[in-house]
Amino acid sequence: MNGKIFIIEDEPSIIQLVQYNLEKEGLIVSSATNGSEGLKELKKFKPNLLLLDWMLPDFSGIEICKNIRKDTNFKNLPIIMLTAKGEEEDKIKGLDSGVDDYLTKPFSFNELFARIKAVLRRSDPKIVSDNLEFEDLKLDRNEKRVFRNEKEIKLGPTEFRLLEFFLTNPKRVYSRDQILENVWPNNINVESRTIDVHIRRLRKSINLKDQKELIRTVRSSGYSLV
Amino acid sequence: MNGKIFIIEDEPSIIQLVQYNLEKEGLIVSSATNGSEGLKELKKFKPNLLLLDWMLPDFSGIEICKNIRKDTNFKNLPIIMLTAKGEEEDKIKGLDSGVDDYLTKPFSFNELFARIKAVLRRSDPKIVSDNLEFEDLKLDRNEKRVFRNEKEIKLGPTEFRLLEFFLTNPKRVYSRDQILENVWPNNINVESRTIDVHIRRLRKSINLKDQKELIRTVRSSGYSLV
DNA sequence: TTAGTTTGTAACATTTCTGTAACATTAACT
DNA sequence: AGTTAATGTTACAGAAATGTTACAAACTAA
Repeated sequence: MNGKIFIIEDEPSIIQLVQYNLEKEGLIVSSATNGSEGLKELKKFKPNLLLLDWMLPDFSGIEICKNIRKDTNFKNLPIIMLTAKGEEEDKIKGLDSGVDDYLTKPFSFNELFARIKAVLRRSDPKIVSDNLEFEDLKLDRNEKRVFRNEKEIKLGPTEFRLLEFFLTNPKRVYSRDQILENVWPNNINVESRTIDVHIRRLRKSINLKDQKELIRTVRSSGYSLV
Repeated sequence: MNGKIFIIEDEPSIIQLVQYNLEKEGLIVSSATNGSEGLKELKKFKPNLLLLDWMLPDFSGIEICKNIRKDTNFKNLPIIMLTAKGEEEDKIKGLDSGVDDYLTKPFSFNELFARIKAVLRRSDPKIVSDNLEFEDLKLDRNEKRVFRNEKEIKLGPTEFRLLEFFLTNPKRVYSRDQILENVWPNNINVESRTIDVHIRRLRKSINLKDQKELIRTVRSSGYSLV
């Protein structure tokens, strides 16, 4: 996931938490602890999304919102509002203040991140890549497509899931049992050798001529990517 | 090993013991002595794994479990249940309460730690750093690879397990019997001299030209690293 | 329905690994 | 030095794991 997030929030501990986790997800993050500074920085930073505290020392969230929406460059900037519990929740909810979503504190990062993804998916789907990549392999979960070196590769459903599984942890070696558990629907029983055949099919498909072998066999252990 | 563990348990002595030892292993630990406080703290702390006592002053383990599984952010939080012996063991075992593993008191720390690692290995392999190192030797358990001086070395399955075993306690001398017990699958019978041959093979592989011999023969006792 | 995919398995081919025996060398002790 | 026990080394046959292919049954889309 890529993109830029700006945070206006007066509690440094929240900024820290959120920033740390968002950056771990690959996002670029900048922040301000009050409204006026925030507005200035924001326009320089040009984020793809804004996290905005409802109660700031100088302005209220609504005022900031209005200000932002006036600027044609930011008319469509997605905003997620952060509110403390009891802070006139219903009122905020009811208001059509031009906010895309809101979240009451305390919240977990995962909760927040899910909202961010949801909002971005609507406004700017390219940023939320549900895609897995590894070397010159690309797998698009939304469209169920796979590319090697920009060239599309056609896979059967099982080969797709198999590759998807390997891509969640490239390089890691998985035993046949682990592969079975994770790639096949639950409670289904297939021979363990069946996996070998699917590996073979997957190999055949993704190893276009003269390209590096991508699936490693680890004798007596299983398979892994590269 | 890194990661965060949360403990909900009403006996402070157990918390103390477990916390002390887990922190020695590099984990971050937090705890609570009752269910309601525990649930609150847990959601702030966001652990990678929960140790949960079966009998708490306010709620039962199952109730806590259910509560946790309802929260989408913690739906997949691995849980290890702690039960006193006789506490309806069978019932607990039989229950599909969404617990990943359970352990009856009294337990040794090593027992607990082994379970924790096993559970985490499934849910979040990156946390359980599985790499062994000694001098210029590196062994990556996840990827099943061995390096000497950054250069990859190819080993057969038995040589890999053999080296893995030596690396868990470098410098220590192991008798052939001990090696047999730990490196070969149970209930298998091989000549003790077979080990010598595998040692030879391992030596041949890891001693690239002009490098220091890494496996020491201790006449009439066994072998060790360096 | 039909034609075309996909899937699991069995059968056979190939590769790699393993245990053992046989012989060579080394270390320890007299 | 000579003797003995322990370990090093090598080669090889059988075992085990994996690769490959073909095919029938199950499934899909038109």
